[in-house]
Amino acid sequence: MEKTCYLDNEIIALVDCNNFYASCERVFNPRLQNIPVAVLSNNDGCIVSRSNEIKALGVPMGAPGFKYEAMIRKAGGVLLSSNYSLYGDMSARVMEVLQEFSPEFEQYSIDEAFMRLTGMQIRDWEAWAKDMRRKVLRWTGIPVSIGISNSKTLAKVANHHSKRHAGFHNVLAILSETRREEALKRTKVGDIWGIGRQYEKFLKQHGIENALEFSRADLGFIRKYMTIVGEKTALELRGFSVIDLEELPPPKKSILTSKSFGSLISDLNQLEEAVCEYATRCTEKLREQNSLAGSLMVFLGTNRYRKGPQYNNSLTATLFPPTAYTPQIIRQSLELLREIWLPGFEYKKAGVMLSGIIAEEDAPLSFLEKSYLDDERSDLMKAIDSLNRSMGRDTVRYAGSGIKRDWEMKRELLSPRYTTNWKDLPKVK
DNA sequence: TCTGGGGTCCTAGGACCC
DNA sequence: TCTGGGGTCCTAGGACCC
Repeated sequence: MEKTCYLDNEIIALVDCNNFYASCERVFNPRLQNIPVAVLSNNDGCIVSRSNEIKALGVPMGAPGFKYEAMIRKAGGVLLSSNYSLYGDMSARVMEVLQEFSPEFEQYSIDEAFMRLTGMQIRDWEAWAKDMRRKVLRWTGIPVSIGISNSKTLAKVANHHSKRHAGFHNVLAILSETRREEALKRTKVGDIWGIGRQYEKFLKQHGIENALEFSRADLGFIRKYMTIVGEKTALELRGFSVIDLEELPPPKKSILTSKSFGSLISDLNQLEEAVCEYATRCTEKLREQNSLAGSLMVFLGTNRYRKGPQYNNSLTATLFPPTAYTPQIIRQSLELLREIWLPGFEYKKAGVMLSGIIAEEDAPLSFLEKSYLDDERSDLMKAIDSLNRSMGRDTVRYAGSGIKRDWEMKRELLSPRYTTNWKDLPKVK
């Protein structure tokens, strides 16, 4: 008889979609079943999602696509450009199904969710999770893995092991002391959620190789070298739930839009188009969360992977009073760009970041300058947002973002937008 | 030729004030 | 002119996540 884990009474699940982007592509194109499928990042750059067949070929996560393209095609596999509108839509469907199983729910990323199960009257958690897995698969076509334990970090550990041993069938509960120790012993310290490359190296130098050793290490030592964040991780591995579920996503404190260009750009006019576009997107995201920005940063850089002269620079401006008015943010972004732009360099990337973000209702009262919220500017923005929402993005757009758009990213291997564009709906014959 | 984008949190150190 | 402690606010940088 196994002793129950008595340290804490929380029960938390982590559900994670297997090879999410590759799985989404397969839902709509059955020919992709059982062959190697890799999905590329923006500009068809890195491999960001790999089917199991791709993993079996030894292709690492984040590898540049061009290095493995020939090998993947030779093995009968395919590479695809990323299709974020499709993945966003599939994600929403998966999350909807999951929420029927527990109202205490946190969507953690596009393909992961934590669920608080504490207090539910379930005798066999693994049977319960297998049922949930079957339903998600049947209703969305997406396979998931489920880890259940007493803290978020332990649920991550359970999830990690659930997909690494065929016998678990993508479901594992760690709810007893013996299982916890066994699982932690088999978890490399670098595979713990919250421990990245730097801390992995540091811990190994101190003789800590696996998660069990880390969980038993002196908390004062951990705190001294890994801050309170590391200490929380250790406590979570001991079975205490100290990282809460965040059911309502907090408003973002900074909003960034940046992209590499499809080709190298030297011309200031083209850079202005791109920056205008990024400023527009940033400000849209800002209004979506009903916030105003108090500062603005623009940055610009050359291709760090190429030989030759490199130049990177950024510049910040204050927005006072804080605003969410796109024309103003575009104008100031362009001013910053013109200040940092130097002729003679071939640029690969630019970006716009909004920070100093506050909620609309916290806007400072200003007697000198009329607030954006109090005049027709905010009405104009609302009207444009509403048109773009109902008629499609870019129904109304700003002339500054250009018509030719040579800077746009490359997506040469794009699948059709099955769920988001009427023209691309699959036809039933 | 071709190497992603978008976030969070914590800490140290400087500026400034009393 | 010199000395010191303590508090707050801001920013840059480093770590992490997917």
